[in-house]
Amino acid sequence: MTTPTPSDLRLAPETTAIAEAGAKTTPRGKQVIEAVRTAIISGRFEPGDRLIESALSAEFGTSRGPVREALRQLENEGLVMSFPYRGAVVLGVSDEEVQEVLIPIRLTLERYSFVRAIATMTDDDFAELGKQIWLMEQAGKQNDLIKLVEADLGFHEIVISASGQLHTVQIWRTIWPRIRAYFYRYERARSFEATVEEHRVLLAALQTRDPAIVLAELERHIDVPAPPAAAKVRRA
Amino acid sequence: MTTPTPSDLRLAPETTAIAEAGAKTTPRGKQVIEAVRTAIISGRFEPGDRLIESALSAEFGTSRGPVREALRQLENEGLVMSFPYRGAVVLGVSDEEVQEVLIPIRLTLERYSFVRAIATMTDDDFAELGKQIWLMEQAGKQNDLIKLVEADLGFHEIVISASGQLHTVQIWRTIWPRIRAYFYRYERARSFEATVEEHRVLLAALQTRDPAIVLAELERHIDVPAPPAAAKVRRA
DNA sequence: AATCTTAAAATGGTTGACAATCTCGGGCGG
DNA sequence: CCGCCCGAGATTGTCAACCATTTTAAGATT
Repeated sequence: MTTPTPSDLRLAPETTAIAEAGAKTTPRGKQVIEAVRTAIISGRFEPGDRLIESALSAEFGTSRGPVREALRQLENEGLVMSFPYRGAVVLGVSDEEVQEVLIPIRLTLERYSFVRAIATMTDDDFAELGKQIWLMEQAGKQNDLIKLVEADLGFHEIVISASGQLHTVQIWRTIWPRIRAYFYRYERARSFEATVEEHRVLLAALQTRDPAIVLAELERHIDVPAPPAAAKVRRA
Repeated sequence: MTTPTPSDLRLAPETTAIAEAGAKTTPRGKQVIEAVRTAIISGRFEPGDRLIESALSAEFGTSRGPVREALRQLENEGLVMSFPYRGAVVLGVSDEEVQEVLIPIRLTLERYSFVRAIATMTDDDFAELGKQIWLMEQAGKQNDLIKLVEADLGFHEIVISASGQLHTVQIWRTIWPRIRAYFYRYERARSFEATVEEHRVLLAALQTRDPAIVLAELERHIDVPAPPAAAKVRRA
């Protein structure tokens, strides 16, 4: 009876707003997750740092409850690891694991959902993609890497969400934070304009609604050349 | 300073014990997760069922805290989906999504970790794999599908854990419950002995420590023919 | 019959208190 | 001097009772 209605498939849009602002209507817990996540990804918390519940709850002005939930969530996003009665520590991601595991998984997810999305995307959805591209352009003008990555991932999340594939979206949500952290590290090396242009092409491909074209552009987009061979592990 | 020591990489073995017994030493929360998870996978809770915190906490004799954590965890395993102030409902997985998304991801994970594991696995690890095979044989004799699947996934988790690749293990842990549910549905159709034999071959391949051989056997093992074409969506 | 109101049901979050467990450093014996 | 044991302190895990917020469904009204 109480089945999730189709409209629920278009999951909550909370993921879009990445800024620290946080709508006052969203549960506090979510805000804590966001805050800690950005703190980790932005490097304020470094791999190896311990995350103490009481310290975090004091910092964010909540009780330990929401903090515990946030830590568990971040554990599922691979940003921290926790041990019973020993607490949580911040994790790093090795370039190798991102390239060999996370990116291939991302490709699997997107291949599947882009094709599915073709059938269901409305002009409104396309407009939403256009908005992300515009945001990328703005980011380019301001040389703001954070905003660029944000809009980049936003673009992809829109399509993945539009596919209406529950588990695909769910898995995407557990891996994008790590990809985001990786982008912050290396997207720097690429030209902003190149990133924007690739998404323009991607959007155009989607509008053709031709699976072959979409897949071709998608693979070209994601299979970017390996980052500057340097940088080794950077494990916690 | 407080870096996770290498020994921690061999993550907690809790995942192995799937029975309802539950060591008295593990935090209650974990037991709740296990209990609800098995309830869902075994079909006691069906897709669309609502999971009420108070009901669950009453059933398991805990407070709402651990139950909330369990629900969040299960949400990250794609078994449940929850909406703010509206609660959690049990999800189903479509065969299509398992075959097109989850299994390919699994393949990515295992390809990567099996190769890495080759270098680090000890004779002791191999023995542990042998144990799982023995358990599969037992399951075969008793015609116990549950035990078979349990040992099957146990086998793979051992190798993935042995690879010491943090994120690979983490992602594996978020997808195996869904794969497990899928196996319950279709492994039925396969011969128990075939499953056991495949793992014997896999173990032998690992013992050669030759990446090419291991990869070949792995792909053969995982890329099983699509299940009986029947059975459509089965979404919640 | 459709809409508005209202009360019940659940979740989200708080507080304060304990129990269980780990960590670390000091003292003890070898 | 070194290693081991032990207890104190720190931190996590859990509980219980409570209130705010929101959804949901049943009535009541028009």
